[in-house]
Amino acid sequence: MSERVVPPDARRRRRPTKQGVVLSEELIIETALRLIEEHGTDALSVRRLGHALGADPSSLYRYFRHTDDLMLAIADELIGRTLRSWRPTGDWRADLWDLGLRMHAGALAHPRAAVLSAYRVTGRLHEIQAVETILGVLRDAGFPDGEAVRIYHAFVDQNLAFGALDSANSALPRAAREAEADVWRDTYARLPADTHPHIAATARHLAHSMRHSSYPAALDLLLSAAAARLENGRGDAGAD
Amino acid sequence: MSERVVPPDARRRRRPTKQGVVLSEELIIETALRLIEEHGTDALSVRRLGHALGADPSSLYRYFRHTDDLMLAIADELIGRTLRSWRPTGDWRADLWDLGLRMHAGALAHPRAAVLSAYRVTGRLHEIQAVETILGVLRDAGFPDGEAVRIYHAFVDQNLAFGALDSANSALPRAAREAEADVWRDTYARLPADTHPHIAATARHLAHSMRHSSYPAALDLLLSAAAARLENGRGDAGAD
DNA sequence: GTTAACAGGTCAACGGTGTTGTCATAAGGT
DNA sequence: ACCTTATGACAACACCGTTGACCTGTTAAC
Repeated sequence: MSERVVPPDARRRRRPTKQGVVLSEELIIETALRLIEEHGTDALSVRRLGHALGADPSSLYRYFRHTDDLMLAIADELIGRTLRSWRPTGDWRADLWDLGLRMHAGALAHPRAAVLSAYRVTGRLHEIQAVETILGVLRDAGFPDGEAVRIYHAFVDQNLAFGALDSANSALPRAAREAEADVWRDTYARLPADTHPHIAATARHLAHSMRHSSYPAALDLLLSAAAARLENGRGDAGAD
Repeated sequence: MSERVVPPDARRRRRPTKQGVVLSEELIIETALRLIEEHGTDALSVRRLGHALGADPSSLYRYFRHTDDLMLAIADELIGRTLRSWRPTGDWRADLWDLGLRMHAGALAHPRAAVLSAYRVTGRLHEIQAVETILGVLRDAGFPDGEAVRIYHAFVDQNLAFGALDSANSALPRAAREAEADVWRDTYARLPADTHPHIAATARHLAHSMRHSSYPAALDLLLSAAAARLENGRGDAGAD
């Protein structure tokens, strides 16, 4: 057997499938993203993807070694899209707020890719662009190098971590997710005040707040703390 | 068919399996945790768990409706273990700092389980205890209800999210993790200053910072922003 | 043009997964 | 000692990712 996966630029023969589709890395990624968007996370399997493409599932292994590789390719594409949709204004805090929310939304739109890629450093094109861009925003804002890196690190990891968390949650089967909402309304909201005073006192707030992601709140806290440090000129406290 | 799952206290007949094991919810959870820790996340399947228990896989459905239910039970057990090791002092910021680090460490100590359970609401005993405790710390500190809930939510989710993120990373095969460190030293540190000025300027900081978790930094930022709001009396700004 | 090589699509199979309907049996209340 | 029924066992279903072998249309070279 010759090498199964051939790098994109080495591909010469564009042979159509039985159903007349000419495969390509791009087409596969596009179709995968469409599948996820239209029919949910669970709709993405090699077999379904093959079917949606009009090709035998095993054909995909001519383009990607494993499903993992496909996921990383999708993730990189997502980073690129998010970055392209973002227009910095020069106000560092507003720009990072906007970028954070955009990246988070992008992750939520493609949960499986988000979960898989959150804890990996790919070193691919779009990822490098993102690092350079975010570091630029922070350094231009006046953060000294060590502090800029520290805040960059916290910002990115917080974003990835929440992206994966909320994605994993949203990827739950519909029934399971509704059951979770019920837990807050039924179990927690009914705890008696004498045994659980704090929950009882805030039950209404809890039932409401827990329905949404806390990422915006967490991001706001992070940026506001960073702003405070910048104002206090405490930025260069450490050499990290 | 009678109801498949019977609540624990309604169980009367302790019938041993063919291999002589007497099943119970506790034994199943214990065995599942052991399986995850010893052989990795992928080792946990209904079939493997059944085998490890010395029982037919389908027997487990007498104790848990789905694998989901099993995951929730595992998650709750982990929460309980962490909470029991924590002693509050009355200083809300120090207490939450300590609790955050403990929970994060607990997640890292059981990486595979942490990844599985991070995004679930269990509604079980230990989780309820944790909610009540953390809300109590915040309300006693003087945060009004809406703000207490908002900060509770951000605190907990950030903790779970980073726990899962760092766990997933630490659970990578050794070779893969070293390869990631190399990306920062080789790929990023070698980008030319004219195309990637910000990365080039901070390469040394990056290579150092990216080797560690940014959770302590993120937690510190969160708590410091919360403290600022408490001081400014801005706590009741929103009704949530 | 003809031809020969081989990239790339297809097929069938392997071993895994969660889950369920049905059956058998031993435990425990009476 | 009996009868009910809880609960474990079995077999089957429909999926999953992945791979080795096969076949054929495309393409480059002549």
